Amino acid sequence: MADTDDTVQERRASYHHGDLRGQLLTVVRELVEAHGPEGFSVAEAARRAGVSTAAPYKHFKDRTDLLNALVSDAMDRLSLRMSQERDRHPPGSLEAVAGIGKAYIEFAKDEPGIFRLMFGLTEGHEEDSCLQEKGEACFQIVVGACAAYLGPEAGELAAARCAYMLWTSVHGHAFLSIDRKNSTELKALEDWDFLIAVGSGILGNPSRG
Amino acid sequence: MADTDDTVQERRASYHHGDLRGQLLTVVRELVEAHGPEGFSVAEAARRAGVSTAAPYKHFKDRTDLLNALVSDAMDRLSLRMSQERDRHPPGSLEAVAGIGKAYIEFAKDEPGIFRLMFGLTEGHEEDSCLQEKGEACFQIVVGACAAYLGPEAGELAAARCAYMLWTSVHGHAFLSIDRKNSTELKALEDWDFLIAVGSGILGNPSRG
DNA sequence: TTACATATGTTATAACCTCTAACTTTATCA
DNA sequence: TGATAAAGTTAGAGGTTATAACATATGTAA
Repeated sequence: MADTDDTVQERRASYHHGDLRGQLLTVVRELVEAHGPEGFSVAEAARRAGVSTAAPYKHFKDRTDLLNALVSDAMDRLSLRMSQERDRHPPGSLEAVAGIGKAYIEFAKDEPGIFRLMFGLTEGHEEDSCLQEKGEACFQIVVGACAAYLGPEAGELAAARCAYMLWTSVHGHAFLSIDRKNSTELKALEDWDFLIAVGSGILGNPSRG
Repeated sequence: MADTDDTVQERRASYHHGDLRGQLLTVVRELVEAHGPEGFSVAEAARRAGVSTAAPYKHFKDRTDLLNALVSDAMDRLSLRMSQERDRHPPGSLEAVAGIGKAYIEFAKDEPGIFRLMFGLTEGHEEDSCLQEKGEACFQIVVGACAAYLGPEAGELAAARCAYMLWTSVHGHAFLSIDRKNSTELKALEDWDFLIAVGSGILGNPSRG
């Protein structure tokens, strides 16, 4: 009965933790979702993991380093979900493109705290080239789907431009959704309708601009 | 020669400051732009304004209250710029709509720190209904321009839906621009081209979805 | 004009945070 | 087995938010 606590605490008969790094990431993820990207402290994460407040610094250079590790992990999960949702539809279909957006939006809604961390704040992200690369990899998934939809005759640039417009659109929608800044009268516009509307709007006019 | 300091410091012959609230907002604005939304402290702002670290709390309930005041001010400036840019084009034109987006994007680029504060973090924004209202007012500018472009026969809902899609698109573009997460190969896609492409894509197909 | 109330400063301090230093325990492996 | 490195610990410096108690200026009312 001493294990119904908030988080893991008891499992520590030995001096060494076993997987403190992993558990810190888990705990921080919970904290970020519970209290937002700001309402989180390394000290509290350590406490929840059942170690001293200095212990995390054996595994992460500093607070930012810890958050970057969290974001890196999240990027992997996001790109996985994007690919999976794409593959649930016929290759080259509009639905495949929209599916990618659906995965993106669902991720944002499932883990708004992390999502904000990934794209909202950028302190320390800039210099971490690993994160830049992972973000780019996500984007390339969209480019690929656009290219497949438009066909080889459309050209690479057109695919990239369409992908960019779709990305910004979906990114904006995701952000505004979790910020609850989307106007009340727009509740009627469901995610999938949004995605199809934007997708056909943009992909239907690939050569404009 | 004692006045070439970072910020204002000397102008204080009297015990009272004169306009500490105003100067704090100015100083914080500088700090947010210089060090990002996180790299800012009430204490440092006070120091730069030449007062004790407790003084700001006579004017702002807490740190969040100060930031909210900053955001509120920024919302006003943003909506002013949006209206102004709209009015540089014929009423009901596609350019008028795109102009609003241009103002939005330029604001984001001019003041990325504040912009992130307005739309990136939301700690404490939720409960401040004043901010919600100002955000809604900005959105209504877009709705109005869309309605003017589409004409009265399109209906209110269509205008709102188009406005929402444009907003998300532009919002996403602005965010990705300042995050430098927009792929290198997309530098060719200039802001105005982006706006016109998205605008014609969406407004050209208002009834879809 | 004086006197009080209020607004706006001040110093001091509690409680918290990040991060480092120096020490201790455990694991690994030659 | 014994040295070395990895992963914990406590202690503490220095920074932060925010409050309490005190000080000074400002304005209004008698």
